[in-house]
Amino acid sequence: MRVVLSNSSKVPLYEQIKEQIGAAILGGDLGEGDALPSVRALARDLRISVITTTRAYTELAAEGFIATVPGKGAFVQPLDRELVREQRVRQVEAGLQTALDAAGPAGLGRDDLVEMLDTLIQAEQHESVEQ
Amino acid sequence: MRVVLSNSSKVPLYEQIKEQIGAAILGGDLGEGDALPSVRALARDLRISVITTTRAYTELAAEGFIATVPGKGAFVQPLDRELVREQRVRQVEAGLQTALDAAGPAGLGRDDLVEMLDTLIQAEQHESVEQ
DNA sequence: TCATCTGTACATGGCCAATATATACAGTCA
DNA sequence: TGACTGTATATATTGGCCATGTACAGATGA
Repeated sequence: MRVVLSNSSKVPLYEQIKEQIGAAILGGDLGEGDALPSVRALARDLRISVITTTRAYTELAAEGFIATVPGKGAFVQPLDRELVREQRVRQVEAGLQTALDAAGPAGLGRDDLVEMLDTLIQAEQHESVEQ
Repeated sequence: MRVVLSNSSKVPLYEQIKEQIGAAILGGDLGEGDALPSVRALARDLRISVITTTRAYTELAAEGFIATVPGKGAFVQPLDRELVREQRVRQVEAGLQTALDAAGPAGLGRDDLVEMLDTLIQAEQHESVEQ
């Protein structure tokens, strides 16, 4: 488990940590019960404050990815894929609802929305190819 | 054309002005060619700075609702319903993009999104029946 | 022409949420 | 007991957004 931070990035440090550890868990590099580096060790390694690593761990714990145990450490939780999916699904729903709210006044119907969605998907794929 | 501001509202002053004038135009209370109060007159009336009224007018102009003419005043533009639609479409796109961004990590594909969309549409219709 | 109206450009100050921090406290375990 | 663990506290810094005053330039009618 190796975390790399970019200071030039506009993404907050604690967010970068969350993303990388979260990805490692989702990707299977970290499995249930695995111990994460302690907040202090990670802070020392990355040359940042303990509070920042703590924040990352706290939020990961709140999202169910890890469990923190005072005096012992932080450990990967059994990956509840259903829970993870639920959280993402809410974000998706929120976005779709926003689109839907704006669609009415714009005179756009269900089929128009689907069409736009397909267009956006294609644009996204095209973009990833460009890079 | 009467603008009323609420200081207790968390909505910015310039935004409140935009909303009310925009609504008046869309609602037909203001028609093509009608003169709006000058930025100074409106500022005096509302006891706020010229800069704030200017900001409201500038953004309304950028969105095609009005035209500002140095030395003359601000005037309602012919309501280009196509343009209005364009703007709504952008909001729709933004919502869809948000949903799309969240969909990837959630393991949701194109078909899943369409399905969710249909569900939301049904929920919406059901809601309107209830009311 | 000149007084007075019009919109516009500029730099600045206040506010607030988000980010990152140091340090002291409390639990675990060899 | 010593050396590790996570946690709670108050605080500093930053950056974006809102609102502002003032000086400038164009238009218009007496």
